[in-house]
Amino acid sequence: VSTPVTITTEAILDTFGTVGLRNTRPRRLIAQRLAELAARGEDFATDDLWQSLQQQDPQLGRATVFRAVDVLVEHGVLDRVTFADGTHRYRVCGPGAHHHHVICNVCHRVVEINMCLTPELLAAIERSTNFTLEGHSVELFGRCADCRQTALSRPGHGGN
Amino acid sequence: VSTPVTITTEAILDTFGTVGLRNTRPRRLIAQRLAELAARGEDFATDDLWQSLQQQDPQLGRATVFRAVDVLVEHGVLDRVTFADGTHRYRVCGPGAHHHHVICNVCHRVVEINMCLTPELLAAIERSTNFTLEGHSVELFGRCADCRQTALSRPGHGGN
DNA sequence: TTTAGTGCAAAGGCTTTGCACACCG
DNA sequence: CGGTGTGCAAAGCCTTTGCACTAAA
Repeated sequence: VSTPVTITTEAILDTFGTVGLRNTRPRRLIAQRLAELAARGEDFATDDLWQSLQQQDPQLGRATVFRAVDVLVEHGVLDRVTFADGTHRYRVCGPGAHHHHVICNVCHRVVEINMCLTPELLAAIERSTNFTLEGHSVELFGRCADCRQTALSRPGHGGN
Repeated sequence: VSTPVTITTEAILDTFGTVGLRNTRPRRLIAQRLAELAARGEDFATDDLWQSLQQQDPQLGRATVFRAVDVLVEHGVLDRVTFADGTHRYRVCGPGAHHHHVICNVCHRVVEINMCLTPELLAAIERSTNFTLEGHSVELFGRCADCRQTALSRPGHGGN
């Protein structure tokens, strides 16, 4: 459950092609299903994805799905979203743009945001740590409007 | 390998006490080892911690170590650090203060930084997403001074 | 004495691997 | 055809669970 993303089956297949991977039946099935999940804004665990695809083609191998997901994460089609409890799921991510996630601790809804660390802050961090920064991830945890009522809690890693 | 943190064995044991947990031999062993790791700035995988402690006391159960680590993470003595490849390790974290991590993609060195998202930014995110934020994690990936030379690369989740 | 804590070994979830066969280009 | 891609089933890794026993308070 999260923000919908528009992407076509073909765009995903193209990604495979661009990387030099063949256009095969399993990859077509996967691309198609991912496009659907993207439209509905749903995230998924790789194994779940496999299980659901298997109903469509009982032959489909689990490893094939894991391998495809890896490729797509590697090439920015999918995001790995890590929840406050340390578990992770994947979601089709918005077009190219760099973004981060706001995650509901109760219902696990994921919302993409474009806000980001400022270049100045990053530069300051590079200076003070003597690192060359290559990337970063920011996950914000909280409660979505729908889950605001709910009582239990257990925030993520940070305080603030 | 990371920034050293000063904490005593006793302080860790106190944490157990404060939470209403007993002062037992296994917990003493664990606390002592963690204080050492903290001083040396080393992070660890729970299972590794168990293996090393087991040499000291072959009786020590794996589950005991996992349970202790959970408690300490829960109470802010340990941080779970997630690397760019999705794996995670733990480290003793600095005193109380909210902080984030800069992680070397090559050698996995971890440096704590105090810089953080600004309250204004957080407020803006709450407004735009209609979430109530409860916490967040920020991991910055890059290359430390020592690893700057090295050629290979594969940044984390974000671009920027 | 009472109940939390522990060790053990088994089970669990998720993911990867190895290999013979299938099939894309 | 040639080599990538695949299905399958087994193994791996890390972690949790269940339970009888041990030891704190």
